[in-house]
Amino acid sequence: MIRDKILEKLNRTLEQCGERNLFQIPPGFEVQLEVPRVEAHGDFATNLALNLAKPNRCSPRDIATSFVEQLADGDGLFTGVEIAGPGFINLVISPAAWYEVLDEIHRLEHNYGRSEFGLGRYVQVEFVSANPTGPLHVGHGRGAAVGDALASILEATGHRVEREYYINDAGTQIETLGRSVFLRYQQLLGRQVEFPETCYQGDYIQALAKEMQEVHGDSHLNSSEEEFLPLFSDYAAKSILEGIRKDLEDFGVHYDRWFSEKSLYENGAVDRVIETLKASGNIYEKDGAFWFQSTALGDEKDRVVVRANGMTTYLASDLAYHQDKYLRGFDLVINLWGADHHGYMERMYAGVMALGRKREDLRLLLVQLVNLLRKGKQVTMSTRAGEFVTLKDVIDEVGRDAARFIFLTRRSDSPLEFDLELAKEKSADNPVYYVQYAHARISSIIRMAKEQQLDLDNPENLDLEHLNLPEEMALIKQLSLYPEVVENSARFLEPHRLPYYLTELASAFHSYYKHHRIIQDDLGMAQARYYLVKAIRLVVGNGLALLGVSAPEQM
RNA sequence: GCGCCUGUAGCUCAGUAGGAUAGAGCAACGGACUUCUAAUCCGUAGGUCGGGGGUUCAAAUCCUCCCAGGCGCGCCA
Repeated sequence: MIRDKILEKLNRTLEQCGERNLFQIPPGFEVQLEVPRVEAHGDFATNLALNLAKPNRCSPRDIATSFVEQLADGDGLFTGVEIAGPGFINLVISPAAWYEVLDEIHRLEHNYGRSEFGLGRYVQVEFVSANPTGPLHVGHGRGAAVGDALASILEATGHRVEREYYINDAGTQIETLGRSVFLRYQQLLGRQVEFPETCYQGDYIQALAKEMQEVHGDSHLNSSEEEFLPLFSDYAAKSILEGIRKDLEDFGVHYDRWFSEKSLYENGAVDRVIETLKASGNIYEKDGAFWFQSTALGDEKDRVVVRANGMTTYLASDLAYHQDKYLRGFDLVINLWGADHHGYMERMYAGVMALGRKREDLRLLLVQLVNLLRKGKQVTMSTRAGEFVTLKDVIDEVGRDAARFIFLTRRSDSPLEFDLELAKEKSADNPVYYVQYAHARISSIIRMAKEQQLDLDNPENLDLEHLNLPEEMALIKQLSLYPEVVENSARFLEPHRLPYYLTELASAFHSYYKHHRIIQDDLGMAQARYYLVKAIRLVVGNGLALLGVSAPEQM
C-alpha cells in the first residue's frame, strides 16, 4: 500500500535526522500522514514538523527544512515535496506508484480490502437478540443490518468472528406470552375471560392460540396454570422464534449460534457465576437479597442479582452469559443493544470486570431508534397495542437491499428516519441504487466489450500511461483508500463509513462515465480505461458484499 | 434531580486519530439523452458547526458551563 510505503520512508528519514542530531524526537513519536482536503496540498501531507516544533523549541518550518533535506527518494516515489503553510510537508506521488494500485486490485480481486488488522483476534458480535414474544420490527432490522455488516467488516480485517443471537427464553415475559396465548385459546373456545393489558395484544397471539386449538382441541380448557403454562409458553416462544429466524434469513442475516438463556439456568451457569462472585467478594447480602457491588467498578448503584424471594434478576443470567462468552475464548465481545438499554451499560461493564476481564474486552454499541415515516409523515407504532410495522413488512415493501443500505447509512448511535416512500424510489434520492447502478453500468461495459470481441484484457499491451486525466488519477486515489476505509470501520466499529465511501466512489465513476468513453477506437486507451473501470467494479462489489447488499450486473 | 446519546445548509446526514479555504444527497433554480444503461451528468444558490468560556501554532473535533431534543434511572425484562 502506498500509505505504508510513504510512512516507512518518513520514519526512516526521521531516524536519520535523530542520528545526525538535527533535532530531537521524543520517544513514542508517531508520524501522522493524511490526505489533504485541498488538492493543491499534494497527495499526502504530514504535520510532523508542527508536532516536533515544541519539544525542540524551534520553528516548524526549520524542522521541515532539515527533514526534507534528509528525505532521499531513490525509487522515485515522490514527484514533489514541498513545505507549506505553518510547516506542513506536502508530498506528491508519482503516477507510476498510483498505477500500481490498479495492479494490486486486479491481483487481489475479491481480497482487495481484506487485511490482517485483526490478527486473528476472536470476536463475537451479538445482535438483535429480540425477545421471542413477538415478530421483529423495523428497529430490530437496523440492529440486524448493522450487526451483520460489522461482523463482515471484522472478518474482512482478519478477525475470527462469530455472530450470535441471545434468546431470552426464560423469565416472566415468556410466561406472559404463554398466558396471553392461553387466554386467547380460552376465548376461542367460547369462554368469557378478561384479556389484561399487560398481556401481548398482537394478532399473532390469536394465530398461535388457534394453532394450539387445532392441535389440542379443548383438552386444556380447564388446565391449571402449572399444566398449561409450560406447554403454551414453550410452543409460542418456539414458534415465534422460528418466525424471527426466518425473517432474519430473508434479510440475509445468518447466525453461527442461537444461545438460549434458559440453558444457563438448566446447566447451573447462573448459580455458578453467583457463587464465583460471592467468593470474590463482588456479591454481598442485604435485606434478604444478594447484590452485585457494581459501584466498586464504576456503576452508580449496586444491583440486585437474587431477589429476596429467591428469584434471580436479568442481570444474573447476563453475568452468566458473559462469563460463558469469555470461557468460549473470545478476546472481544461486542453487543448491539437497543438505545433503551443504555441505562444498563455500566453494570454490564462492571460485571465483565468483576469476572476478571478488562473493560475493553466488552464493547456495547447502542443502536438508536428508527422513526418510520411515509411521505414525511410519522407512522405510529405501539408495541403494547400490537400495532407495529414488522421487519418483514418493510422488506416486502422496499426490498432487502434498500432497507439494509438505509440502515447502514447512518451512524448507529443517532436516531434514523426511515421513509418508506423514499426507500422505494429509484432515484439518486436513494443511494443504494446509485451505488448499485455504478456496478451495473460497468458490468454492461464488460458485456459490450465481450459482444464486440474486443481484446481488452490482454496484459501484454496494457499501458496505463493513457490514464492521465485528473479525474482518472482521482479515481485511482479513491480506490487506494478502500482498504483504509474498511480498516477504520473495523477499528471504530462504525460500518456507516463504508456506504459513504461507496457513494462517493460511485459518484466519481458516474461523472467519469458521462464524460469519457471507455470502449473506443483507440484500443490502447480503451484497454487502460477498461482496466480502471473493472477495478472500480471490484471495489464497489467488495464493499457492497460487506454490507450484505447485492451488486447487480443489470438494472 | 442524576446519567447517557444527539445538536453541522430549508430537510436527511458525513466530516478520516486536533490540521490548511466545513462537505454530500435531497428539496429550489437553470441546463445536458442520434453515443458503453438518464436509476446518470453539469451549473447556481444555500453555514455564527446549538451558545459562552478554556486548552493549542491549529478546535466541528479535546475540557468546562449553559440551552434544546431523545432515552434511561425497579428486589422489571
